[in-house]
Amino acid sequence: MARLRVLLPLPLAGAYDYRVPAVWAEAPAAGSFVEVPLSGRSMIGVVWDGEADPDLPEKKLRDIRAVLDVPPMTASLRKFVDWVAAYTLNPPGAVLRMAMSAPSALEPPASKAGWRLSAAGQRAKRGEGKLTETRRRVLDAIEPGDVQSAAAISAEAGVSSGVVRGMAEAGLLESALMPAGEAFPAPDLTRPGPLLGGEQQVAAAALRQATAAQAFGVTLLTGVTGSGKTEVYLDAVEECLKLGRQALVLLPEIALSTQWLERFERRFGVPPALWHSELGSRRRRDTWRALAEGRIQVLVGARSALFLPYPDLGLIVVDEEHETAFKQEEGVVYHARDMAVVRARLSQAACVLVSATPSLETLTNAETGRYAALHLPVRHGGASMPAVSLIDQRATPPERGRFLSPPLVEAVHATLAEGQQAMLFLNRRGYAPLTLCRSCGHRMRCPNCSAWLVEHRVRRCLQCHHCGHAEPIPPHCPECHSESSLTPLGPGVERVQEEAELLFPEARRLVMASDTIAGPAAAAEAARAIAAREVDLIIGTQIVAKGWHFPHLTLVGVVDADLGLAGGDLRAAERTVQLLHQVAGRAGRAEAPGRVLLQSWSPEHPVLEALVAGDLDGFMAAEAEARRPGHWPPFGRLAALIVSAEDEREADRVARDLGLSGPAGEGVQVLGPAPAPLALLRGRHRRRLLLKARRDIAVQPLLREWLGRVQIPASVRVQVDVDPVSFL
DNA sequence: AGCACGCCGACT
DNA sequence: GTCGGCGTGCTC
Repeated sequence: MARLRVLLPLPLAGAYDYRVPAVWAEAPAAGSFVEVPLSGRSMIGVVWDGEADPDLPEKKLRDIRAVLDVPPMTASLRKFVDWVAAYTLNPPGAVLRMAMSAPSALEPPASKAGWRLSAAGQRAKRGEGKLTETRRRVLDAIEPGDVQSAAAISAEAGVSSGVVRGMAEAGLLESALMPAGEAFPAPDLTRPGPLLGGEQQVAAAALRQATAAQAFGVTLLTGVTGSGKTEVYLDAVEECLKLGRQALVLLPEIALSTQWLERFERRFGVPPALWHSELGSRRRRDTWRALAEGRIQVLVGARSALFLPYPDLGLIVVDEEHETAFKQEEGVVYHARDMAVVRARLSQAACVLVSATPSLETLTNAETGRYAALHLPVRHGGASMPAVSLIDQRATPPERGRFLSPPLVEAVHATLAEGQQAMLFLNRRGYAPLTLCRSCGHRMRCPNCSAWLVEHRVRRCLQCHHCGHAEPIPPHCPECHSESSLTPLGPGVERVQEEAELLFPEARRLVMASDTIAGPAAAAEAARAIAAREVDLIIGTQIVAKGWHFPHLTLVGVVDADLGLAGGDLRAAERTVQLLHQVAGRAGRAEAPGRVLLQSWSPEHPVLEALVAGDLDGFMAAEAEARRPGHWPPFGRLAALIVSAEDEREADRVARDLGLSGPAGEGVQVLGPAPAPLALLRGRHRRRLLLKARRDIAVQPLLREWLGRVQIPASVRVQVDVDPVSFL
């Protein structure tokens, strides 16, 4: 009796064994999607690799119910699922769930009613018998075997719907089910690409060659903002499609990428297939299915697109590879940039990591020769990089209760007077990050998290940016009941906008934050309005740093360049350099040169000095030397354990037990437990432990043994984060 | 993830 | 006396 392993999309320890029904001629192949019984219900799983357990008692085994009519999961995707599960210490079924993220796509294609030629209709089409002119036009419009809706037939033949109905009654057309699923138009590979500059040509040729090799390899493509990296890697996409393999481009924030999509469409004549979490269920299903069936050649997506069923993936591009948005922080915790490299290796594909400000991890891999490196040193079309200078707020402080210093105000005035656009950047949403009572010192804080409530004046509420808790702004202090004693402290973009309204009343202002630019439509409209010069002053949070092309923007003012440097985060400096450099890169992307002003209270900070000097390479080299001796990433490995429980004492107890039984030895160290920076999050008390190991030591076996040694009650969750990027 | 079993509060 | 809350455990 044949037994097979079937992996189910559930967080079970491993695959379950099922019996192939005796009447089946052959066992389904590995990768087949199958329907199996599980505790009284039906589930869809995938026939997995490996041998079934011969010792499992026969009476536990149940029969596979059916094999689904879907292309089987490829061996490379199965290996990828297993690899990610092992690396992140998650059950393989939890990872498989990400690869089956369009449940309805696995069901038989939903169909709707349409019409096709009957046998009589086919005879008539060949010219047998007499026909009216309109009926002939209908027969000319459909080929034998085609199934089309009545509306489509009448539109194509240019006849009324009555004609179609009449032909059906006459037996020339018969009803049939129409295959569902929209067509995904194929990119036009004959279009000439844009003219590339000398260095672009060299880089494009190298990427084409790497893609054409049809073998695994990683290339880092760097270049200043505006140097035309996108055009270069789109050449590699074209090469990949010409080979008949699929290409995947990962973007950190697909909802804000309308300008990128327009570029793609200019290049290939059609929009790419899209994949992201906000995709509707219909579109999701059609995309998954079309991809599995090889009807999609190029797809642009967020990190979850790594788990889609590409029949033969030949190229993965990770654009803005330094972005922390590639790190999935919930459920299966993984870094899409790193997993893209793995997926490429398992698919014999080329991988291209792209950034103007690459992460230290990637830079180090390029330096040691693990990755090839290509660099575009100049801005495309002769534009120059903006000049960056500092405003020492100790010397020229803003007025009391204000946040824009006189030199910055002056610069904005001058820019607006010249009819150019300016931008004020502050990486903080809302009006004020803290609300304080002037009489008793009470601070408004979130009831579920250890965080201050942020005032959102537009929405007239106090809001927690970690759990979504919101409450109206109280009329008096909840502690001492003083009337109107609550004072907003510190600036958010809304407050900068208020100040700008006073200072530059004539300027047309646009606030760009994740709550004002919510989706692709809003992003597209903002980009349009800015390009059409309907906006003079942009006030934005970090979303303005993301790949926009604002040709008329010549001044960027960073309201608080020190923000993000405080706190003990390993990557605080690296991230600040990247963010501010990206924001600076929005300025001066066309003829007019740009300039950037950084307001700071500590202008001697190395991060700010590096930005002024334009010496990111030097800064990153220094950062590397700071991390190397302590074996901090990328010169060592980290894994974080986040212990959380509703009951604080339970969280403490488990964290302490973990701390006492942690792995020890040469090159291995356990730090903690310590309260997590957000010690209370969504009503759960959190403690952190950090495992640090030398680079040549794999952390997974250590973690598995460690977690196996400690009794963890069900009320306590231990989240494992291998290669953490955030320390919250 | 579901769905069962199982042990303590407000209803007919 | 039951209906039902969701804690814990199992599913090949």
